[in-house]
Amino acid sequence: MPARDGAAPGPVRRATIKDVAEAAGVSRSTASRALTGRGYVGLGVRERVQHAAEGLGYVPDATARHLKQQVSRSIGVLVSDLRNSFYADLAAGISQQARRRGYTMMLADDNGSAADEVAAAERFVALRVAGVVVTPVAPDVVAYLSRHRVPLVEVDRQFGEGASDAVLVDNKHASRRVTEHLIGLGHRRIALLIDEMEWTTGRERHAGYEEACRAAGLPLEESLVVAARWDAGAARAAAADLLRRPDPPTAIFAANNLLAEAVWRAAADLGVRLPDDLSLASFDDAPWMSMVTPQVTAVEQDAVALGETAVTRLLERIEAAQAPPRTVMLGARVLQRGSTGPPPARAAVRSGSAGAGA
Amino acid sequence: MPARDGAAPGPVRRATIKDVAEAAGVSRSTASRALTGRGYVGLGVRERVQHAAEGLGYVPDATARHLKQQVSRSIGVLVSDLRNSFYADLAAGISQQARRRGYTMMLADDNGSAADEVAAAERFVALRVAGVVVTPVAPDVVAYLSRHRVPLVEVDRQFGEGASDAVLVDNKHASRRVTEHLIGLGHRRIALLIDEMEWTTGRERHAGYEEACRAAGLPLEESLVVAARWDAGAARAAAADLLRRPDPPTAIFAANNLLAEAVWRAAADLGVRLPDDLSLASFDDAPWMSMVTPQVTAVEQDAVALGETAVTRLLERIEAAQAPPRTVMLGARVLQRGSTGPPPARAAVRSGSAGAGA
DNA sequence: CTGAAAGCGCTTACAG
DNA sequence: CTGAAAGCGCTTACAG
Repeated sequence: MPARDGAAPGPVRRATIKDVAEAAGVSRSTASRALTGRGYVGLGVRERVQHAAEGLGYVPDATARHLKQQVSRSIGVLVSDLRNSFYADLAAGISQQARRRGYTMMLADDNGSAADEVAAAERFVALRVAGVVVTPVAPDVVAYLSRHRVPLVEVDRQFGEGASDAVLVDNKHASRRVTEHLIGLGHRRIALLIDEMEWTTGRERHAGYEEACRAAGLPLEESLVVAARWDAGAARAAAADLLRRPDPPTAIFAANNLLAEAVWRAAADLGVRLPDDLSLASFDDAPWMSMVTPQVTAVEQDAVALGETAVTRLLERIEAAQAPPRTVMLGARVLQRGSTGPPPARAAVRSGSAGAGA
Repeated sequence: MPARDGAAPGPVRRATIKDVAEAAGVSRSTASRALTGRGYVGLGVRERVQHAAEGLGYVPDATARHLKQQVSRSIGVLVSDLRNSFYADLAAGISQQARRRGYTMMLADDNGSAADEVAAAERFVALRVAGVVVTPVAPDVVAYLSRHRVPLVEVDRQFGEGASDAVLVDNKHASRRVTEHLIGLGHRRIALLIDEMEWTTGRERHAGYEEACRAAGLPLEESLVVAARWDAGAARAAAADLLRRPDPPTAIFAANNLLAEAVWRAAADLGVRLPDDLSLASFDDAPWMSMVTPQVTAVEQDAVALGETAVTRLLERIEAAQAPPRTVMLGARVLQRGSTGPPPARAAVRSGSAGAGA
């Protein structure tokens, strides 16, 4: 119930506990005790104070309280790109869980820049957040926050291995299962289009892919693994290059939703039909993948759960600062959909297909 | 440059300005002046203090500073659903612009609940944010924040008409243009699938639709305007009902991206082909709309720009608390794509098409 | 059961 | 040019 509807315009100055105390005819100490519920206070008094507070539209200053108590009820969150549905879902999960636990979320979007990331972390330290959840783009942010003794949880990928908490997806296993699915369909030339292979995500996804290939006795052809970094245009060009080769792969495993989009568009540009000419599988499901025809086979990560778990872990860490770091690994389901099917009968034949594309 | 890499583990207690002052051999006042740059300080002294601060990994406590200065450098942001790309893009724009202007963003997701929204606003007031940007779901939050004299900008829709600032899209005009586009293609039975018509968004989009119909001399058939609220399942059912009528519309204008998705899926369920059997246009473009075949004709809102503009407006408001409220109206482009085409030759004929659907 | 006093970390007139 | 003092709004032992 948001205070009373003041008929007259409220005071220009915001009401403080001093105002409440005076209105109720008690000391600030007593007013504080009445309002917070800690410490004794006479029966009538409590009500009198609460009434006065309501009448004044008093909202305690959380910053002043935190300054005195030296504990904060906000957490800092640092993601790479809110416009990507993965990070947006992650932020949604974090926000929900934080609210449930009584915390406020400060959110910064670092555009994938390591410098912006550290700058945002500094701001979080200045604001004395209780802890930080981050999808790091470089080790710097982890080092910085650790040095400042800020409770920290890395999500999705990890740079502080063994030194900080993390909530990750079982990348290697999910990646292996997707590759096995493709092999099971009969593919023997499977390309992996990936952003990079230094981060834990890239490393593990690549490892899962290789494991599956090796287990099936497929040769590991270097040219089938393409690292396209983070530029959408470059990724699309890389996908097109792959498809225009004299010996194109019959399947492409795209290591994230952006790369899958790049392959999808490149295939459309070149008139390559899914799944007849090419099978496509994606790590990370995105809304469009179940809207298109055929739908795209994908690893469903449940980014919302990832975010919720990260907050839970962070609050545990805040409670027990000395406990050894822990990495929580979440499973992921492979959603088999229409974009993956058996390879073309005579794969080698499909060569110079439709238009040359842009 | 994030402090030095301390070889020994840092102190358990965070360094304060007192520590810095002692290390530099000056008073706290002088240390403060040296660090903030306000007020005189001797030449050698400034360097000595800065050096000491760096050595201690000193990060000023922003909450303490704000308590003293009574001004805050954070803004509160309240959106309805981060998982919807519209709100995610909006938040991305707000976050970027806030960072550029030196502000931190506190973000809350209210799940479309008016109660959650007010609760989050209370938290923002407690944290003494400099201002709030909100996509309101009910008038309550606007009333609450106004009563507490918190600078406020409403985005996308507006409840505090004439009383608070707003950044809106020109809903009526864009809606009219989309409808005209459909009429131009030859459609005469155009349905409007909308969430509700009490908010400014719904009201204006509906008005634009009616204006275009009226101008073209089309009868305003009540049964062609369907308000489906916010449940995805219900929206899909409503869309299916529309399509299964004995006298189905030849075009549907969906008033947001979720409703467009509902129509898209319902059409697929029923084997209704776009644009041959049905034309579909959407208010608000979403990533999937340019991935599917045919692509979906949509009003492109540029949610990122909406967010950036809202922050700019909010900071202006903070500067000039007394200035009269202003509403900024942003244009929107109609992206004509493949989902809209001429109506079927003999519309009435297409009746009991494929499967009955769920 | 209540109030005076101290103090969280900072900044800012004001003496000197 | 510098430092002692006051104060932002709150909470919390501690006397009484």
